[in-house]
Order: sequence, then C-alpha cells, then structure tokens
Amino acid sequence: MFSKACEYGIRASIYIALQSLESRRVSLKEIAEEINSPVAFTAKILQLLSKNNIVDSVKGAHGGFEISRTQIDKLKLSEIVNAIDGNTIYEGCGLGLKECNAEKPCPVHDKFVSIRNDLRQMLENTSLYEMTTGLEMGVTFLKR
Amino acid sequence: MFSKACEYGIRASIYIALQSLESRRVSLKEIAEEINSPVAFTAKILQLLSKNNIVDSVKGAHGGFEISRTQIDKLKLSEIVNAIDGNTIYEGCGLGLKECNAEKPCPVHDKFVSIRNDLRQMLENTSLYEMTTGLEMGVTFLKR
DNA sequence: TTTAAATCGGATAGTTTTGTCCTATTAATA
DNA sequence: TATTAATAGGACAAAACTATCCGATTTAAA
Repeated sequence: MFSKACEYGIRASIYIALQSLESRRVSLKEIAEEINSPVAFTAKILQLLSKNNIVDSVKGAHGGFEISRTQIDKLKLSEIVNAIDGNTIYEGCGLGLKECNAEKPCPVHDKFVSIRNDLRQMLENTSLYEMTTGLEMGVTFLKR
Repeated sequence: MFSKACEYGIRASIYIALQSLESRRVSLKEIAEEINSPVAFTAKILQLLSKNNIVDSVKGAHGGFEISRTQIDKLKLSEIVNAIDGNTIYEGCGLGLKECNAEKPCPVHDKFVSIRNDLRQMLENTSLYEMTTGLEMGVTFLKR
C-alpha cells in the first residue's frame, strides 16, 4: 500500500504528536527506538516531513521534533502520505495507464473508483490527533 | 497499489482472454504491443502466469498464449494479483507492523480493515471475462 | 568561549524491482 | 530433414527504494 518511507513517516508523526500533547520534544534517536525504524533513514524522512511543514524541527542541543497542538488537530493522514508518497494511491490508474478516466477508462476503472474514493476519504478524514488517542491507553501500538 | 509487473500481468491476461474468445492464440510480441509494455519483461511475467496456470503457453512455431473459455469465466482478478504480488495488498498492516490484529492493532487498523475488505471482495468478485466485455465495443482500453 | 547534543545534508552502499540480452528448446512446415 | 517462428530460462544491467556514514551546522549550557 504505502512505501516503507511512508509507513515510518506516519508512525513517526503519530509518536511525535503523542509526545507533543504532553509538551515533550523528542529526538530522532528516541523516535526511531519507539517506532522501531532505522535511525538514519528515519532522519531523512523527518527532514522531508519538516520541509513539508508536517513536523517542526529544532536544531542544536535540546533540539528535536515536535508538532503544535493546532497542527495535531488539523493535520490529516492524507497530508502525511502526500508529502512522502504523493497521491498515486488514490489518483492514477489501477492498471498503470497514464490516460485513464471516465471517458477513456481501463477495464477496471469503475471498480477501482469507489475503493479509491473510500481510501481517499478515509485518509482525508483521519486526523493526527485521532491516531494518538488509543496509544495513551495502551489500546493501539506503534511497534512490532 | 500493484507492482508494475502486476499491472502488466493483468493487462496481458485481459488481452489474451479477449483474443481467446475469438479463438486467436497470441504471441508475446503482439501482447506487448497491444498493452504497451516492455517485451522481455512481459515475457517473464507471462512465464510466471503460465506456471500459475493463469494462462496456457504453447511453444514452437505458431505458438503463443491463450486461455480456455472455462478459465476465462472462472478466473478472478484476485488470482492474477496473487500470482504476481501475493496477498500483501489486502493482508498485512497499513503501517508495516508485523504483528497487527484486532488484539494488538496499529492506530489505523480499524480504518484500514473495511477498505482492504472492500478491495479483496472486489478482486475476488471480478472475473476475467467481465474485464474483457468493454474492450470489444471500444468502451474500455488497455493502452495509453 | 568551549563543549556537547542535536538536526541537516551530501555521498555512498545494499537490496529490490524493472528491464534487457542471448542461448536453448520446442514445434510447425517447407 | 532443415528452417523458421515461437516460448523458456539464465545472466546481466539499470533504476528505484531502502539504508548507512560522516562531516557541517546549529544551539544550549557548562
């Protein structure tokens, strides 16, 4: 579904949001440990997320990553996915045709439309905050 | 969504089915031209589909690929996808966790379940025959 | 002002996916 | 039986993705 980079990016964003809710700025090292991802690769992804204003980065000693409370509420899963993988999952033809639309559809165009719409709606309606809620209570998990 | 190999594999299967319905056995060269795919790479994918009994291959002069009428009716899109990409699209965690289920779910587990179920049902319910119907009348397309 | 802790960013390496090339094998037909 | 047209399959090459390493830069604090 998503690339590895995107999976790490989503998990990292959720972990940063969770800690930001408690006013804790977190380091790359801590993030990678808590989401069980390769440190240096995660660093690259966080750079990308920072450039796309998904997370805020603070350089220097006592630096790290954080997300403002307003952003945690506003940010949708779709924005994280878009920053890393683009919109090819819920745009673009299921059979890889460049030109595929209602006028010139591939043989499975209609079948894919509804599923991709559902996917897009889910991604656009799921907020970062929403994804943190189960974690605090130990109902959901970010590793293993 | 699918790998390139899978996209080519689906398009190839549909084209072979379409021609088989008119009792035409088709060559690799013709397939690659008609679905706009790299010839040698398509050859590998057809080998794989042949080994998985998705398509029948006939060696030697006047050889090529074909699919029996009964298979065209029976074969589901899911079987083609499974042969090439496996079941990772509608199994496996959206965030890449190895252990992710109703007991130990990732933060988006529930949101993904319904979408992946819809996807699986669509793949399992869509027959190869169904995918050929629009092509004959020029309503659907396999290239561009 | 020096040191230490952190991100940034470029270079590089490994792995997987995608794609190509060439030879062997098969089978129809002249 | 020789030729020709086709798939089969192994080896290789290119590109994309995943991952690592290291020096540069930034900033807090001793």
